[in-house]
Amino acid sequence: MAEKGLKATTQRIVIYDALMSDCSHPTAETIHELIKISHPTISLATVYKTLETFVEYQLAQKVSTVEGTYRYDGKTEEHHHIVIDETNEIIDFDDEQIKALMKAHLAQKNIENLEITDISIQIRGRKIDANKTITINKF
Amino acid sequence: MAEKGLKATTQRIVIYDALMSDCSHPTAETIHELIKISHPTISLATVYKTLETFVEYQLAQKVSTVEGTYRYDGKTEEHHHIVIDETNEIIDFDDEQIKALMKAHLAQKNIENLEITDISIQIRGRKIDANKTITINKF
DNA sequence: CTATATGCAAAGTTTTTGCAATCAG
DNA sequence: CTGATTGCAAAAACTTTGCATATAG
Repeated sequence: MAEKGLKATTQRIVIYDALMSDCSHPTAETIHELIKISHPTISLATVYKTLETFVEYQLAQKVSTVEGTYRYDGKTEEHHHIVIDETNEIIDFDDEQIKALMKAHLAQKNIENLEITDISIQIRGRKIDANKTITINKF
Repeated sequence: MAEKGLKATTQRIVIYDALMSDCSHPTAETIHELIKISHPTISLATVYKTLETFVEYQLAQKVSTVEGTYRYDGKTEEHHHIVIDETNEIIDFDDEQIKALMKAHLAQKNIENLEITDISIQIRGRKIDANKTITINKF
């Protein structure tokens, strides 16, 4: 579990589980709400601290959106995000090819003095049918 | 100037000019600092309100980064951002081809129920030589 | 045991709001 | 004139911190 040199405290396990099972890229506040039912004594400060610890130890990622709050993502594998315009809902978008495609494209651009560490794609869009979910079909 | 149905107040003009002449994607606070010298009476609240108005009227864009604050961008044309790891400095990256490239790629993915409204690429990286600037050479 | 992590409450930041006064059209 | 905009100060929202207590290894 959290054996990356991190003490496996109840709080960390609970927060980790909550983060992993919530695909909606929750905020610290949201996670606190989620776990409050089963663990009412875990403080919001601990949630903040713990999430930052996870980011530091690469157990989670911080996602930035054009809202005012930090969001966290339990997926550490390479993936991108689709953000829905009206709701700011975030949907994961796995695509291993994008990065290579972009790197190849950028290589042609000769950008001087920059070593690229990460490329991320944010797709914004709206649901055509607001009631249906968005499905990404691999093939 | 701000003839999009917006009253051209001194405050708006000053804030607009500050935003356009600052390529560093300033925060509201930064803009307030910038204009304080010449217009000490413009309040921070007005800067916040005005920038939001600009976004609403598409005279500016909000940029999201993994910092805690909003940043604004005076460029409304299509462009992408390079964020420098250590400093969170933001550099504009014009590239008209990326969007088409991505759209073509995404079209193959048949994503159901999504109408894409915007695609933006964020490149993270570090400066190879911290003292030199990053240059993007077109050819 | 001991160093690390937690909980609390307090403080720090950043952003928004209500409202009277002001100003552009 | 009149409705939109501003400035102020107060509030809200979000995040961090210090320190005493608790706990995993």
